[in-house]
Amino acid sequence: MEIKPITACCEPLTDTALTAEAADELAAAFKVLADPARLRLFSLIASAGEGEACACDLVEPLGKSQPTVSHHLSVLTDAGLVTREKRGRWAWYRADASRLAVLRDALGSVVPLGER
Amino acid sequence: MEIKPITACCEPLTDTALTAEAADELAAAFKVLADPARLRLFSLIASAGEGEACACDLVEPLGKSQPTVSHHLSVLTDAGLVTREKRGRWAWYRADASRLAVLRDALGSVVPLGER
DNA sequence: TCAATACATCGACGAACATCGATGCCCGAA
DNA sequence: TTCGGGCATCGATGTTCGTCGATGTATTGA
Repeated sequence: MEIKPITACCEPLTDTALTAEAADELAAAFKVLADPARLRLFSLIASAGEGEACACDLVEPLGKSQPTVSHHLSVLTDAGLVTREKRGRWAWYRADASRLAVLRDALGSVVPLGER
Repeated sequence: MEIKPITACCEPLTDTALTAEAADELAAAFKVLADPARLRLFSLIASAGEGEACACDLVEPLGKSQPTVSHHLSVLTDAGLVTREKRGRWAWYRADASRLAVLRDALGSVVPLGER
């Protein structure tokens, strides 16, 4: 699938027109989040106690097969949204909220209350 | 394509685990942004002078065919990210930044500087 | 009434992707 | 060393979706 790590690539959407290259990069980042299974996986990992979650505890709550869960975890890892650490037989995942901040910034600065 | 308007659907990703339904809705919202052509269109409209842009001025800078541009504008409109107003022969589009704010909120609250 | 322009819709094609069974690899226990 | 469990990878399949030529629908000007 060839996935690049999410990195700051552009000004906020509402400020200036995106270049073709910046749009490609930003779209690829949003594509990682554009799947219900990946969103649930990320939220499960991010909200887990101890700050980390075992892959073995993610298959059942997702209701998908083990290969499918593993695939989505790889996508999240390649994007840098989570990090993988193998300990013994198990794989432990941690969320990296700073990657989300990059996307937050791309969505624009704070919107005045009057416009919301 | 059946696209629903973007609406607030869930707590920030990093706070609690998403339900299957909330994940479906949020993923659908991100899917709208997960395309380079739509990102460029939105940024072109949002950063246009007068706060609005004519569809006739969006085809050439995008480098895509007129049907393709029209298709993407429809997706953005269905999602509520832009609004369409037909005046004479022309269609004028305005960006609605408040829909972006919904997604910003879903990406979590402010991240402490130490974690960025 | 006719021609031209702006834009949406239709139909079709190809590429990207989510999904899962089967399989391979690695580690720990016996 | 062997066995079993956890997890990644492979290969195949069905679906979704971006793209564009052709066509339809308004609206304007002559």
